[in-house]
Amino acid sequence: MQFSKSTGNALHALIHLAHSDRGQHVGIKELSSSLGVSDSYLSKIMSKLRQDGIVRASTGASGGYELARPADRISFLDVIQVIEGRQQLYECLNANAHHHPLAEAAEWSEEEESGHPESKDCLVKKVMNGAELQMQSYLRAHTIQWVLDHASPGSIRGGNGE
Amino acid sequence: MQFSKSTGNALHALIHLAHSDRGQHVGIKELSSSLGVSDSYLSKIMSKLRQDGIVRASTGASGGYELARPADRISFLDVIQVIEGRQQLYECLNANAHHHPLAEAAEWSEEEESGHPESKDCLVKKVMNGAELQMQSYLRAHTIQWVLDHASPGSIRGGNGE
DNA sequence: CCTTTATGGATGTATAATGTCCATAATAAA
DNA sequence: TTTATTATGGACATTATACATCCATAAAGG
Ligand code: SF4
Ligand code: SF4
Repeated sequence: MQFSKSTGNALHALIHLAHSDRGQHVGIKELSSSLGVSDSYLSKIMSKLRQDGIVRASTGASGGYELARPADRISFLDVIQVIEGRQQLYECLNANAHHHPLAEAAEWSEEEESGHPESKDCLVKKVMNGAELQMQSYLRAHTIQWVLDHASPGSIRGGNGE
Repeated sequence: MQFSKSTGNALHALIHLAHSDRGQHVGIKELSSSLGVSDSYLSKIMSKLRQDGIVRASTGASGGYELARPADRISFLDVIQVIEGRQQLYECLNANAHHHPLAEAAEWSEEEESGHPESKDCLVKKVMNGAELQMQSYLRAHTIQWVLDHASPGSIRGGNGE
């Protein structure tokens, strides 16, 4: 289980965009050469980011990409979910639903009896999903802007001084 | 990015083992039929768990598997790391190391100058690894025994009453 | 000795990740 | 309007993992 390389590239591309963010459009070639990947590959990633409203794209001469909203409202979680998808990290197959009786929580059959007990009370799921939520809350709290804010001042070349 | 099914099966198998844990050995056939998977498949998983010291195995008649240590000292994290491996969730390729200058932390070149700045100060890594640590600390805090403790009492059939 | 049981190598299949190519459409600039 | 520029999305090829099975072997108990 690992994050895909595409996720890393998406993050790096967005940091680059946020960097030169004064309403300017950045072309795919500048982005891809900056990241050291091919433009055909990166364009797929950018296209996904556009479909999910993270960036805007414009065609034609002097076109390119820009952030669709301020960098402090683009969290790492947003980006990761676009690339990795939104399924849960842990999903049990129904084929697996020969589950241990032990896996059901203590308070049971008193409150609900119409649904699958699996989906709400399973303790295995509770732990695995709880772990995922921990990670997500951390990722939600860190934005693209956070990276810019904590970066070495010497590295910030553009600023706003033309 | 998802946990593999093998991870889920490993967890379920261990819960089953912990369930009938009075020093008895549980055969692969009982385990696999309980989980609804083939024995040849599950045996690979059990073998990994044995190599990492999570379970013990004994061959021969009336052989099988047992937990190698009490269930309260087998955390979800232990199990996951055996099956998924111990690499970090996020790793940047060196090919990618055309990294943004922005990605390096503010306090820099004052304390260290001998290593790759990437490996210690990169802010992208800091966020991604921080997120992983959040998840891991949660998984480390939840053990197989925790599941047994919080399960419905009615579901616990064996107990110790023969 | 013979049955039971786990082990690990070899192998095959399915699915997902990665990466490229090209035809097309949209747009700005000349 | 024409042309150069740029993103788009489908099709495709290529790995890399995950999933799954089979079989020969070894170890242990009866
Ligand atoms: S015990 Fe929980 S995780 Fe396992 S199959 Fe049942 S519902 Fe899914
Ligand atoms: S900026 Fe950080 S994550 Fe990106 S390539 Fe450099 S070290 Fe790796």
